[in-house]
Amino acid sequence: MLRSHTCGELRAEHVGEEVTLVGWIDTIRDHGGLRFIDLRDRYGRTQVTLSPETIDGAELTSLRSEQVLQVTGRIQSRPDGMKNPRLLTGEIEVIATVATLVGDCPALPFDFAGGDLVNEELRFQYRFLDMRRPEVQRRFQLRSDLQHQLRNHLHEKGFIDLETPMLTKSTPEGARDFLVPSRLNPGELYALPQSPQIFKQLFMVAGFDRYMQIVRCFRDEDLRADRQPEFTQLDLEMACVEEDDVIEVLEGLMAHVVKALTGQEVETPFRRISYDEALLKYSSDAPDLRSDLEIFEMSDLAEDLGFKVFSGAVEAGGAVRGVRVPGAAEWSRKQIESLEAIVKNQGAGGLAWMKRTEDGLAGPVARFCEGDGGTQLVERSGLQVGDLCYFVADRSKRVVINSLSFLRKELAQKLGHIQPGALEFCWVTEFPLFDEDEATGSPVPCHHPFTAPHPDDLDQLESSPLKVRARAYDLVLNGFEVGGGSIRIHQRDLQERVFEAIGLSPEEARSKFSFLLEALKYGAPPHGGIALGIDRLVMILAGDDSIREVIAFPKTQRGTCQLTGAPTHVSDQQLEEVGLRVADPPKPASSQVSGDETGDSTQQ
RNA sequence: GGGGAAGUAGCUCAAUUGGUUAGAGUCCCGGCCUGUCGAGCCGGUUGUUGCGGGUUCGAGUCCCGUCUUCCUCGCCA
Repeated sequence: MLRSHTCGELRAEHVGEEVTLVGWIDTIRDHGGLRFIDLRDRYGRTQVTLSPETIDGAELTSLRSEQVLQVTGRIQSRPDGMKNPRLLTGEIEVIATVATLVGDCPALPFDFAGGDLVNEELRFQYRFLDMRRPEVQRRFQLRSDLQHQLRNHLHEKGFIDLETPMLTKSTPEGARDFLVPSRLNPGELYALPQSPQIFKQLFMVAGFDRYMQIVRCFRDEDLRADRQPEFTQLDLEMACVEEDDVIEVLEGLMAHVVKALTGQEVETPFRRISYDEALLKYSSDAPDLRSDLEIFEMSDLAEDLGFKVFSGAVEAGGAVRGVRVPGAAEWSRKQIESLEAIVKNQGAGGLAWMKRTEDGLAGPVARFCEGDGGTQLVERSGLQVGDLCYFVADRSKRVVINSLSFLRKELAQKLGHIQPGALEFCWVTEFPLFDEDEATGSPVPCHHPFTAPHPDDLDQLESSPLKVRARAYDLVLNGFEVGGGSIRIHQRDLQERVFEAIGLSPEEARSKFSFLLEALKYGAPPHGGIALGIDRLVMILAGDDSIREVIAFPKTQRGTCQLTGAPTHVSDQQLEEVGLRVADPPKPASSQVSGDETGDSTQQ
């Protein structure tokens, strides 16, 4: 070993020992003759003292941050008053007798001490440097600990860890697939899995009645702060279960990992909220229960109020909804109206409001509240003296919901409802089995086509499919969907009915999912499961706003990797080997010319 | 595909209604300094203001285009 100890383990009890450390130079405090170096590694920081009395510093003239230094010396108790209580190793220092620069480093491309404030583009370009920072190391330690705890707990509960293919079959439903050409089968392509969904169902048929896997999934869709094209799921599936069984396992799992990682007790069972209630009260299918702000419906009052903006929206098939903000009547007009930008950003025309003071109602909406509608509005909103109400009206219900969702988030923040470290879990249940495809009007699976319909709604599967509820459940934490699952269909005939409802002919269904349909014939037990988004979970537990922070080498919003430059063009030979031709070959650099078929004059 | 924000020194930022030589902190380089821990003090270097065009006597600032990054709608079974 090139070191005897790490930079985080030396204490007063080691005084007198000779040790050798290897670490990065964190900071240097140069007093001319005497130099102090904080040597840093994954485990901590230790002060190394270079004194002319103990070491010949002639060869150590150009010490700089982030060089790798190997130091041998004796541990000494720091003189009184020189101890650093903020450092675990602050009682001692290493009096260096030998110091070797084992890894040089040029001036850094970004400010190491700048924290996460440094340009993300630059940090991810130099991610290997960025990840050296203690706050980044903590995130990945947390990530590792989480995965360890998840596996351990599930292992104890009898789950078996099984793997599924990465090169698999494209299924046109759901997200866009990432495709991989097959050299041995020219013109044919694999797809990377969007999830191991069907495979884990086959495990159930195979009798592995409790399966789990921490697995990478791929979806070729646009990116967001909480969405990357490749992401990690904790996937699990159980046979012979109903909703409550899966939910109970997950609640135990969450309580266990949160306790193990943060020491916090999580109260179980989690609240269950129906999809409809979530969308109305919290304006989101992933309610953030850290705030108790609630949205209320008032479309029915619009006509009575006589406010054209409201009634017009409702008549056009939209909605008017409001939210009461306790104690906000004292906000300045400017402050109140500053939030309008948030809803406008979601497509709303504006943000109406009304406040109630000792003198009565005031604000733009107040003058429409003199009649019966106004009385009802005040009653329904619960508007008290000192409160404010915001209203959003739009001809599109979706715009209203999206606007209020963002508004609620901002208000919760502004009112101080969002406490650091708070973890509020809930289940969202009773999802519809299908959504309506906006283009065609036909039903598309809300979750995926293997989700079991609610038994009470089975008779409506053909007659009014959009009314059928699913046996699906989402796990929500602090306003993020961190997991989603369902009880699956385990009878072949029901599976075929669902395929038919989404417009898949028996032939199509067979060509796409023959292996599943086949398996369901051969003794499939009832089963269900869930998948958790590991990246999102870690992000929330780490207190971050983006999953990029907890992914070692994330992609930019355009799906590129700042570090490697992926994706790239490949050689014609590589393409030929896999039997592919690029339809629109790369244009020569710095050429504005559109595809010029003569190809001769593209130089100019 | 749509909406929004940002891009000025290696880094983080500033620069009045368009105005003269684009500044500060930090990093870096040099000097001083034996008890610091964000060490201190003194001095110094650093710019195609993302790129291309335009308006103007004059553009970091205004206009058009474009690139990059971020947020977001759609999309994400």
